[in-house]
Amino acid sequence: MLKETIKVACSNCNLRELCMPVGLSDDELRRVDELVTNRRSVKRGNALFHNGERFTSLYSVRTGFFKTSLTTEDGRDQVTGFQMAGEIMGLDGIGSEQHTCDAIALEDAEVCVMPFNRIEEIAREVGALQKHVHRIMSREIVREHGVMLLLGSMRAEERLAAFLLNLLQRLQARGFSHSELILRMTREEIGSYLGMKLETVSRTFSKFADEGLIEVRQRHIRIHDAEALGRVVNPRVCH
Amino acid sequence: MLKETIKVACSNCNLRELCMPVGLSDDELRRVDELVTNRRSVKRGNALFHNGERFTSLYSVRTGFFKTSLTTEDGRDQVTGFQMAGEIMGLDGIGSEQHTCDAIALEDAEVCVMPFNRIEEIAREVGALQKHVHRIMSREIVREHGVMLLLGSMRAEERLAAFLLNLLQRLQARGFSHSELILRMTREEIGSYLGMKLETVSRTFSKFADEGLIEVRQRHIRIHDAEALGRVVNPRVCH
DNA sequence: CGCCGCATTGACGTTCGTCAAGTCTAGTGG
DNA sequence: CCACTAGACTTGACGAACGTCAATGCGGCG
Repeated sequence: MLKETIKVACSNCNLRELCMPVGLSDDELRRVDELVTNRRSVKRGNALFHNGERFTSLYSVRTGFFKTSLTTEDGRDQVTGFQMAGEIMGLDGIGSEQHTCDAIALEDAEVCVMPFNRIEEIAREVGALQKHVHRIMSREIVREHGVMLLLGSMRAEERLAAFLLNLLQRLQARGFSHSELILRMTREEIGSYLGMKLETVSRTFSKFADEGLIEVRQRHIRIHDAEALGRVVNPRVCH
Repeated sequence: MLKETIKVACSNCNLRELCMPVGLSDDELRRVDELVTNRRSVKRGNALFHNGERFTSLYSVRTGFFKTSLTTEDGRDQVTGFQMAGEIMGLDGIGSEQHTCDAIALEDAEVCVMPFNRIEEIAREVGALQKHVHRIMSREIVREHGVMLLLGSMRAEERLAAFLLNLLQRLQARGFSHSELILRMTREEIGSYLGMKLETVSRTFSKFADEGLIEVRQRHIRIHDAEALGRVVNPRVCH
């Protein structure tokens, strides 16, 4: 819950391409720099925000890794996403002025705090920012359509393969390895996201390992055959 | 594909509370009236837009009923939502300037066409519209979180009960009966949305009917015990 | 070094998908 | 107006996929 008050500038942030619009004039850039009021660190296991809390800001992940999840009154639990550097959290809170999920740090993390009324104010002046906000929200909708497809029509192996390839691709875009990754979440959290039980997640990892597609050592995953994983997701490629 | 060019005014549309911001000044109202350029009719079975088509506009349902669905290259199919009067379609297209799903009319329908560049333009001047656009997109994200919860953690009966109650509630908000509804979609489409096969949908309907919760005659559904349906979704209520 | 949470694996049961047969209904054309 | 048809729906029998329960292994952290 500690709030650090470091003055920050998006204009020379190395994550800029990930969370900011591109092609701004100097003047616009100066305006957009006012977006981030401060940063905030969140220790592993702690919440950036909770379901029900008043919504004030969007957050951009600077370092670390988050999950967002819903918990219903009757104890059901659903992970709705995993967020890494440059990704935005809090969009769900805009509609009702309350957060509707929990955002939990899966490792020590730091986020940029962007008060939403300030975003709206600047977006009214800087068209590129307005477009950017719309784009981010729309893409979140499209991402969730993809998750619905996954949950609604894929079998366990397909789900896990799609999940691994998606993670890999996002890590790759951030300059990490094409073939290796470290899972920041438990089997149970993966299972919750993918609509399967942790045992099924574990078994499916083992199956992929037996088939030589990947190598699993706890949370350390090495991808040996991404192509074949792709074929697991989308079997059509048999010609 | 016929485009009717009726000049329309949101300011005296009876669906206004559903798709427009409230509390506008006369001047703002005049600006917002320019949002809808025209209306368009879509015959049952036809598409309002297709996946891959260039995105230009958002659409608000005036009459009729739609489904939106994804189709993957390998023939998988996922219904991502059903839309009725006052609900907005096309949000998924903003991010990539292309539609990413198909919108199909399930009965003869009419929509209001709102060119998105015009929305953005007016939103820069009318704060209430800007907020409204944000709210609509955020709520769509929250809705999809709910679907993820449903697909990820509920069993067939729970899914169908939740689906019926959700439909009922939306119809109720539009002045229809508390206890009766006509499904505009097939069992297969319901199944696709809920991640189950049409036979399971049918069986589950029959089960609810056997238990006296509902009465099913083809697509005509009468709800006898909405409370009990609620308890199917959320069994915790056993005290 | 020991403990605890996480992960793996096996045996078994349930839920739901698959396949198939048969019914109902709305729409069409004679 | 009625017979016919195609598509939608229902129902049953069976099997596969995945969940459940339980035992055990492993590694990281204090």
